[in-house]
Amino acid sequence: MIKVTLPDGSVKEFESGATPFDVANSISAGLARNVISAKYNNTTVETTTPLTTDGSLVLYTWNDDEGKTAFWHSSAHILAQALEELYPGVKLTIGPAIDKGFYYDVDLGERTLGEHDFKKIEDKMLEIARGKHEFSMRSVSKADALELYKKQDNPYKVELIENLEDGTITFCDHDSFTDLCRGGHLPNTGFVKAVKLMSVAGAYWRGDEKNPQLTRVYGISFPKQKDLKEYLELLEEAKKRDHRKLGKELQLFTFSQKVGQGLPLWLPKGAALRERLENFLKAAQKKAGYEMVVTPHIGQKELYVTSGHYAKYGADSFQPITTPAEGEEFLLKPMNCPHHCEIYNAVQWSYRDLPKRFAEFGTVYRYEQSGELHGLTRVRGFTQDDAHIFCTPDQLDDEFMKVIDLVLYVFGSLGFENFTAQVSLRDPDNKEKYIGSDENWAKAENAIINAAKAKGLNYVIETGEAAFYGPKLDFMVKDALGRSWQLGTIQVDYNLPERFELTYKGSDNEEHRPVMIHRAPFGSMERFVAILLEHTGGNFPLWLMPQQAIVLTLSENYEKYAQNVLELLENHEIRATVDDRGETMGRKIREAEMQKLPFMLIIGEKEANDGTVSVRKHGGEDLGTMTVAEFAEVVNTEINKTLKKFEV
RNA sequence: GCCGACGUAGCUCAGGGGUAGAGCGUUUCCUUGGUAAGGAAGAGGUCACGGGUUCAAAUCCCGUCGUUGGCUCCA
Repeated sequence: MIKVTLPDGSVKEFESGATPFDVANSISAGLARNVISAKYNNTTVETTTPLTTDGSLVLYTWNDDEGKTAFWHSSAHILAQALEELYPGVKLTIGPAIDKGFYYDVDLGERTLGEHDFKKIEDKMLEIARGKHEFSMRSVSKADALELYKKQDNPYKVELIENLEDGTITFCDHDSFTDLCRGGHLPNTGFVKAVKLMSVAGAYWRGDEKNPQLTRVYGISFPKQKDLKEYLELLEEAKKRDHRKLGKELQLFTFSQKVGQGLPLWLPKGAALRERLENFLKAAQKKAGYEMVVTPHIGQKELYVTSGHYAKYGADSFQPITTPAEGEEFLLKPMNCPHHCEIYNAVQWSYRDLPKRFAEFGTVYRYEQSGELHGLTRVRGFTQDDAHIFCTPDQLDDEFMKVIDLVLYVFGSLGFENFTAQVSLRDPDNKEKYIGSDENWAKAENAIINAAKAKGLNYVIETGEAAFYGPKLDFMVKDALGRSWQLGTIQVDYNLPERFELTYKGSDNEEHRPVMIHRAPFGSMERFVAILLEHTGGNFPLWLMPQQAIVLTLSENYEKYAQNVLELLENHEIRATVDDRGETMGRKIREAEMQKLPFMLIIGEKEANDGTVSVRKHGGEDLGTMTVAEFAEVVNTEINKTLKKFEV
């Protein structure tokens, strides 16, 4: 008999050799039907793996991430089988589960694969799934494993196996298909009821561009047809909210081939939106003791040699601009911090002056590879809501927490309610990748963790994700569709103060090194606007809307009254325009709806006589008739719901 | 940068070796209106760009540029 401990702490006894499935069955028939995978003593096992020792068991269903992983990993096997059957001679490589689905990388030889082939492959997969073939693991010797794949002339699997230790190698079989596999599968293929191939892309073997290029087929699968339908609907919704589409429709920004790829052009409405965001942050920063600075768009190459950026990124950046006569070299600035360091250096500081907080909406230029450009989220020229805080080591904890406050204020005002923090530390086994002393790293890492704790942030620690010059705290927000985005970032830096020989005079009358904090709550204006667009679907918070209301006249008889109303609105600082074209009310409303204008103020004979407006909200809600002053109250109430004052 | 897909009117897209298409928008005229498209007429295209094949290319082929899904990278 063995003792199996379940997650709730209860212990059950089973015959040795009982499987996780048996355990599930002893709990309930429903669980037995739905159990997908399991972990025994923290090791992934199949639901059919006999348990022979005491241990603790966790059972997973589709509702667990681990269950989904097993589900999708198993689906990758089915995909591989389908590809093998449809395209004899394909060489299989790897096929893992990913965040949303799975992929399989195959070497198709001379063949190509396109979306028109998907239907055929999906049908084949479903046919295999319907066969309810059991997945079963078996151990093989290294020699046998190698022989199999050598016979198939598959250098990829051979390479994988050569890196494995004899005795640990397992194959997974289902139906007529066999694959090298570590394990973690569904009980049988029949669990997969819906399959959709999403895309096909090139991918290098082991992610190295020197290696042969493979064909990667992406897919997703579900236990119910309905789940697939919902997933596709979510994708549709995401498409509707795509910032590139909305940016065009709402006339916020554009790109021009002539200007150059990755270089966004802000149209008047987009520029107004962006300016409003900037002013919002400027006001909060002013309260928090920041001072604005301004620096040029280029800097001498020497500046970046000093900062260390040239050595690290110079070759992969826009190349230097040279002067015609002297041959001096200048770089488009990829960062604002070197400039800000020199601003710090312009004056001699006492510890009494610190912290200094220099802020700038600084436009920077980075050479992003052409394939990496994407709408406003990946561009070659963008504006960071940058600031650098220079403080004494003693002030670091406190300053860091103040920055967190500011970031949380920004998120709150813009409707990002779901977010987590990621603390990125250096990889202690790989210290040569980073610059700076152990002591400084320890101090900086502790400061970040302490601040995250003190502020009650929901955070995860990622080792090895730090910047080369210091650890950081990144904020990941979840948008309305549940997608995660990295937004604001706060980074501690002991390196640049060293390189730029920044100093302040301490109370001991000695020169000391300040610590630097880099921070950008938005990240960049471009990326932030893109994310905000997708989060809100273009229905920005009222305070941010480029235009908050439109006055719609029922006929030209009310043009004059419309102008009066507009003037009153302006007195109440409500951003509005008048639509007094000779169009029908139906059309005017439709167009205003499509422009996502929050309020429509309709005026006709009745309103003109009473000195009122009839208020329709975006989406159709009728708020009835009221005076402009009453309407201004409605607007202010709504704004105050989201836009609070920043309290220091 | 690499692999795949795409590039036709301002926008969304259909078509496809033999005179360039639709809807929306735009312009003009009519309509003076009550909560998501009033009616009519007109204008608008070197079918991304450059080569090639062909009697004939927007269509087929090659290249370039751009967009896009991935890969790689991301101070």
